[in-house]
Amino acid sequence: MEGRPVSEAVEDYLKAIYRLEQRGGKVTTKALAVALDVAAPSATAMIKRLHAMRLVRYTRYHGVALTAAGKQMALEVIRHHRLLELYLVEALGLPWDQVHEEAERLEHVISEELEERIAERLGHPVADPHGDPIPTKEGEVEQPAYLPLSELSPGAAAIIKRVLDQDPAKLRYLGPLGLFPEARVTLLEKAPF
Amino acid sequence: MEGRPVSEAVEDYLKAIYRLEQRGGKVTTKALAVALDVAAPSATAMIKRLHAMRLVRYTRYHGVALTAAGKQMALEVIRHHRLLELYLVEALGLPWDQVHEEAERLEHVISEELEERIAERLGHPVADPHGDPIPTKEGEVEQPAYLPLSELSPGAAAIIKRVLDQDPAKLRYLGPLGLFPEARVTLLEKAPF
DNA sequence: CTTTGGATTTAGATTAATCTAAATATGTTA
DNA sequence: TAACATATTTAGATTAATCTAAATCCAAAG
Repeated sequence: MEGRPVSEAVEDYLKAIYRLEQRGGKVTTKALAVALDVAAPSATAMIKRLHAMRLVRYTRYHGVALTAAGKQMALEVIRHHRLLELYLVEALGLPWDQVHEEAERLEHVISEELEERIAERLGHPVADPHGDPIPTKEGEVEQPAYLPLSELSPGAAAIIKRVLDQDPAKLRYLGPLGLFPEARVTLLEKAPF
Repeated sequence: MEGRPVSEAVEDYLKAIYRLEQRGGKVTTKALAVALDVAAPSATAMIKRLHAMRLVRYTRYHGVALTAAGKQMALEVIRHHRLLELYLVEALGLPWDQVHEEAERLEHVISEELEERIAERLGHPVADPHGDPIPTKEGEVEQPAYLPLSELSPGAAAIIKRVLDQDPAKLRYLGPLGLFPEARVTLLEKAPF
């Protein structure tokens, strides 16, 4: 049951597969390659390595799916990522559009001990600064189904729960407009962006 | 004058060379190999890469020395390391015998922005939890010459300024004895360990 | 001045992760 | 059902970092 150490590249692939699985059907080689910004043959090669490590199920030409072990690892890294994002905002005052990038590197190197201290300091939070749920140490994530803002009818009031985009430029645009988690909004009219 | 990004291995070698330079004469391939726990030919290979990058001066069979650029990079990483050690102790309450290991990984991945926030939170400190001086952003380090405890005469009083060892087991032994930086001690008698 | 033991380098191989170019499979469309 | 466009895989190369075994250098001792 012990997960021996795994490279950062492997962790990044597992994370990407997890995300693609969340967003619907099968995870293709192409989708993975695009998500990670690598050439398709690189993705194929890594998929084979992941398969050899029993972290994904794989049938040639038909995409991949995380095994229980693979999912466990993906969630561990995502937990690191989201705890770090929140910590960097709360404890160190980094701007919310920068924490994703920073957490992207830190997530691979923090010890379980440090992870625990950070979670403690934050009071064992359930969501990061973008509203994304933080998996528990045991690998449980609540996946609440929120309504996209585009589904809201004009005049309706709502509380923003989640901002899916991670692009710093977009976040710097949304923040000052008051569009961040827990903010109360009322839809006046629809605009394209 | 811009230092394009460099691998973690390169940073580790630069750090080790810096340390060996501090402790006296020439830095040999063997000393480097021992310090980094790699085989001698690995050190030779890396030395050549560092030389090609103009980070060290090198003449075959006669050791290496950091160039100004190499020293700059070494100090940057050491600054990260020592700020992180202090931050982990002060802000997150990690035990002082564990912070070295943790900082060893984090030092390579924090941004300049995060480094700055950490330094700010700590009030721009000049020494880490072991009493080692923290280089400034500009690469200046004060290198005060302290007296080793072994030079102290029995009956003399002193303030501990620095604990050179990083081994967790030894630190766990010294801490409870009151042997840490800024502690006031009086030498009663000499014992071997 | 020669020998010799330890340090250093060269030679050659390995592994992870990537790439481009070429071959092959899949599935949709005519 | 045959052809085609696109996805996928194979083939082969590259780079960084490492290793072991073998060759070579150097400096110290006789």
